[in-house]
Amino acid sequence: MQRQIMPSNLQEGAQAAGRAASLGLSELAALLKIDFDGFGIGANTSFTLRRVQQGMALYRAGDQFGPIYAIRSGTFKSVFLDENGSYQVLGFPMAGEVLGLDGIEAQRYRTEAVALEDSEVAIIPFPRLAHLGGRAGALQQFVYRLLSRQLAREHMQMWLLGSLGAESRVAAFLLIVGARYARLGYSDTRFNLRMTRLDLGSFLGLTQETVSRALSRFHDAGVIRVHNKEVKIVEVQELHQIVANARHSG
Amino acid sequence: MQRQIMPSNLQEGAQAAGRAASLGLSELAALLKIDFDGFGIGANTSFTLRRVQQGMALYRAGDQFGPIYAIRSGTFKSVFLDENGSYQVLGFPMAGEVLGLDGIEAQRYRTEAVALEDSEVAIIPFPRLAHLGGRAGALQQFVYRLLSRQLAREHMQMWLLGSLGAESRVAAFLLIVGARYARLGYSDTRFNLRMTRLDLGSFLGLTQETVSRALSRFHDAGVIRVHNKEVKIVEVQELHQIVANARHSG
DNA sequence: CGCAAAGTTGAGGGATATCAACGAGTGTGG
DNA sequence: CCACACTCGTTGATATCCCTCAACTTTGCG
Repeated sequence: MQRQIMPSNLQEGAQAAGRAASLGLSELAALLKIDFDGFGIGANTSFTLRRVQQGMALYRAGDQFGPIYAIRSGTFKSVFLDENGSYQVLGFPMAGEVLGLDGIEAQRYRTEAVALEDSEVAIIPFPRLAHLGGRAGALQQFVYRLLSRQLAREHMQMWLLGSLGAESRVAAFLLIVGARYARLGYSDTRFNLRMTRLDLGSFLGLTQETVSRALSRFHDAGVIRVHNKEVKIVEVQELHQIVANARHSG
Repeated sequence: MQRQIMPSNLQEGAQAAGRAASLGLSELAALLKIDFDGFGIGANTSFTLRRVQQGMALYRAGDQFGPIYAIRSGTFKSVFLDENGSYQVLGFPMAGEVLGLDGIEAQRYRTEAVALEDSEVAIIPFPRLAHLGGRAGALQQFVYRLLSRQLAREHMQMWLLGSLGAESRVAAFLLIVGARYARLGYSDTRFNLRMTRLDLGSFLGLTQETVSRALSRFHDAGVIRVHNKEVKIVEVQELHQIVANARHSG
């Protein structure tokens, strides 16, 4: 039985009276180790600091997207939570790194960030920042989404590599490819794997032999039909079942 | 037996004289499935198309960063190449996805994109686009770098999960954590692992027992000293050696 | 046709998950 | 201060998964 982490009440952060709990733009740039050629607009911008106690979540999966956070001190863990309750740690961000970027695209955080020790973050009001460009802003937003979307994709991929067994990986891959073809208006059950088994193995963290065997077994079990790169999914439900039979930490 | 779609020999593409080989902004937005609230500036912007033959690389690891590419049709593989010659497929981008985003931060592409079939991409002149914001542009650049940097980090992580054995993963993790502490001005050989073995296992795609055993073995071999979360690296070189003894596709 | 690359299949063993028991550390309440 | 419960970490025995090596077949291409 998993216990929920207590919601941080955050009163104490506010009570650090005299000390300005904020950070200038140039300090932020230094923290993130990004040099700032043309300062221009935001040189006098400052960012509010927020304390996060050990074990507290900065944001949770599914929360409405708001700011992004630059870690000033401390350590976090970034966790991807599937709706089925699967759990995958994506990283352990530390001072100088940024949290919350994966939320841009869907306007919801897709992961959860939990402090592993008492920590401090600078709040970067991303939505406001992204609109600064005025008319060009829409274009900028465009690119932000592309980047954020890419991040989300790679999180899925890490989950696949981190918590599934060989057959589950292959099954998940087939379903994912089908979904991608569907988005493009093609069949999601009959398509062509354009890559070699070797490349597929590299992608899935398996050898080509293991990939081949998994496909053969699915074929023999009647779940799919496969001939070379041509694949037809016969029992979608069965594939989902195979994915659900994950190895560990499902 | 299903026949591959014939490779268009592309003569006809080039010779389609009157047809402009370019794409408008709204078409691009539709392709990428991003809606575009405020059009403003770029409504009349258009993007040049480029054909890529099967087996050809759109860009290579180490190339000077230039444009990013939106895939109009076809399939690619995105490959991470380590200087040691290690090879890790990061994904198989298809129509509607974007290539080259990981090059923003370092101003060099860190991966290689190879066409798996004859394909067509729209060239998005990212550097020009990023500067559009004028004075706000510097701030935008800032955020682009954050996102791109995050992508690069996750690529490393996928390489780690995809091509290393259990002990190599743990060894690589220790070296990475050391390097991160070093960037912050702390010792890179003596530090505190703030996460539990379970979280570390989830991150590395291993069970907590396997993580524990790997650490114990390093300890017994005199490579590190470990007591609970406290770690001291004794033989850095030895750890590098263990990482080099990867499992497959090293 | 002949060669090279890709894919399949089998045998065998090593690496890692699983199951189980125990020890150590930590916080809580009596 | 101690008993207790709980989480975390370690270690061992065993089972299983998947990698390795090898032979062979199929496909693609000049």
